[in-house]
Amino acid sequence: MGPTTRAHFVYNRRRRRRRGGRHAVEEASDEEQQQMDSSSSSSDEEGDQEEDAEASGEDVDDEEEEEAVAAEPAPKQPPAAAAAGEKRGRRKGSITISLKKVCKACKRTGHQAGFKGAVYIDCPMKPCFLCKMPGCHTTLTCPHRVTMEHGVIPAPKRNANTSLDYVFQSQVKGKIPMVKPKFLIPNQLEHGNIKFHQRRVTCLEFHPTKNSVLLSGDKKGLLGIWDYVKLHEKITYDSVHSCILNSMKIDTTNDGMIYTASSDGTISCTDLDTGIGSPLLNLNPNGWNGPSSWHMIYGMDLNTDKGLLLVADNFGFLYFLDRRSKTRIGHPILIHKKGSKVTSLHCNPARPEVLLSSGNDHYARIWDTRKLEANSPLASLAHGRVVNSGYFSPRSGNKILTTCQDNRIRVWDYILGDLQSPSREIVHSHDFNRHLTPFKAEWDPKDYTETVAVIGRYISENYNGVALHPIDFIDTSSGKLLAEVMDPDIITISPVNKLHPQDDILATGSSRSIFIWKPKIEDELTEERAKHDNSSDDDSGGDSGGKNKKAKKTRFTHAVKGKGKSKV
DNA sequence: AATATATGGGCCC
DNA sequence: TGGGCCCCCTATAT
Repeated sequence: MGPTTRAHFVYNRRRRRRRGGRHAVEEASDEEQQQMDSSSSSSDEEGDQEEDAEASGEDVDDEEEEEAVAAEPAPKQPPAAAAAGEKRGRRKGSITISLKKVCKACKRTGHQAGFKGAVYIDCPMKPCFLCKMPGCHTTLTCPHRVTMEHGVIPAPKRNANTSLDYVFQSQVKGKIPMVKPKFLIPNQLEHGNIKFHQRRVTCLEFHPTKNSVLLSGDKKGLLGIWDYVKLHEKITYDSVHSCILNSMKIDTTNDGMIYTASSDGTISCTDLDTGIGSPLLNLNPNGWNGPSSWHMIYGMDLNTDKGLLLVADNFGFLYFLDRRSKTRIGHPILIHKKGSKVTSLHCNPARPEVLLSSGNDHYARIWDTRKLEANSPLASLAHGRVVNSGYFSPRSGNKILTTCQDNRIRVWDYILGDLQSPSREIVHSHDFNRHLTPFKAEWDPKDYTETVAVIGRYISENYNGVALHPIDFIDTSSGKLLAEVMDPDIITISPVNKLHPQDDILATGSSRSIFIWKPKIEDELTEERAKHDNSSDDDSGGDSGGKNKKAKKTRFTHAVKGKGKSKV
């Protein structure tokens, strides 16, 4: 066993381009070689040269030696792969070859990206997967991870403190305890693996008046209604939408009706008891005419003052709907770059006429909906990449929290202050991945200090030999991680999370499953509460690494216990 | 147990 | 401004 390993794989087009024709030719049959030769282009050869130039002498020797040995047995071509290759036209040259293992991220030899046990080893040729900064570190050694032994720390506050900031901070910070006590964080799985969705969960909402009812939507457009106290009460409606259910809102004047927005281009108003719905808006009245004209609706919010439903599409336009007359009001207004998706809308809870929109054009924008025109935002908040979501703080509406695909959560502390740059950028792993519902950091609606936010984490952590993707509770005033919530029963990434408006309950959507979390069981809780009461200012200081470690271990022990109970 | 594949956004030409 | 291609810690059906 040397450093070289034999890897069998179907030879695909990308690899051909990357690695050039040389390796393939050695093992290809005559017929295949002809195909290969005719399809290889000058760029292929360039790729080959580049690789040769970069490989160390030793590597090249190894590789050639290995291939010479590997070439002896006749290469077998799986018939299925060959057939698939034929179908794909340009990919017809599907053959199986053997060569040295290659990094799946950069296709170079000498290292390998991927899981080693429960720890993921990054490709050293790529920028850090966490902070995205170029430089000679990977996720494992990223300063945004190592310092506090998790993936979250505050970026330096960029704007200088203005006097306004100072006054504001002293007013807020002086009077109220800053963070949610740990014993109130829902970190124990109450119900797991509720799988009535057939595709990944895309949105969750607690019913505002029926306390234990959770509403859920999925990628196929299925609407789920589940009472997690009366466990058996699960209802699904599959006729409301035909594809991704992106957003839900319960009517404040009639809590039996739900508004839903979908990538099928419609807004539906559905009776929760019967599942009977009526379309409030259909942006694709002429059906499918190709992707360039297909409307999808992602952002939606309700202006409760005016009875207005605000809706935005994937072409950058905002629409107003009158809730009662079910008609459109005025003309659509361009609020983000033409042709780009508006990802979320949020009306300010204190001033409902103030709207926050987030978009694929790398901006979040604040608007006054009373005098709305294109190019007239009150403010444009620049981001590094696509903005997944933007929310005003739940009570005062004075803060803004955005989630951006550049792996940063941004916080603006005061919307009437300087909005040029965020008050804080918090590095946090929540990468975009086409197969996942986009991550959205959301405020805890019960936290009257407007500090705590929840968001799922993309990168995994090694918990006792198991790679798990936690759900993070973040102190947005410092970037500090308040809690990381995980359970060995949840092995998939949890991008969708919703905190209950009144109770200390967290709902999680992870792949097709829904989970309900509660704080620790009663006896532990009282113990912790007593501890908390005795040591008052525990939260102001920074946790040491050792402390964090200990906490992590404790949590995992609980999780293991949970597993034992629920499984087998 | 390997593997095909769905599919959004960035980026490059 | 549009098409083609690439992609990185996925999840699941086969």
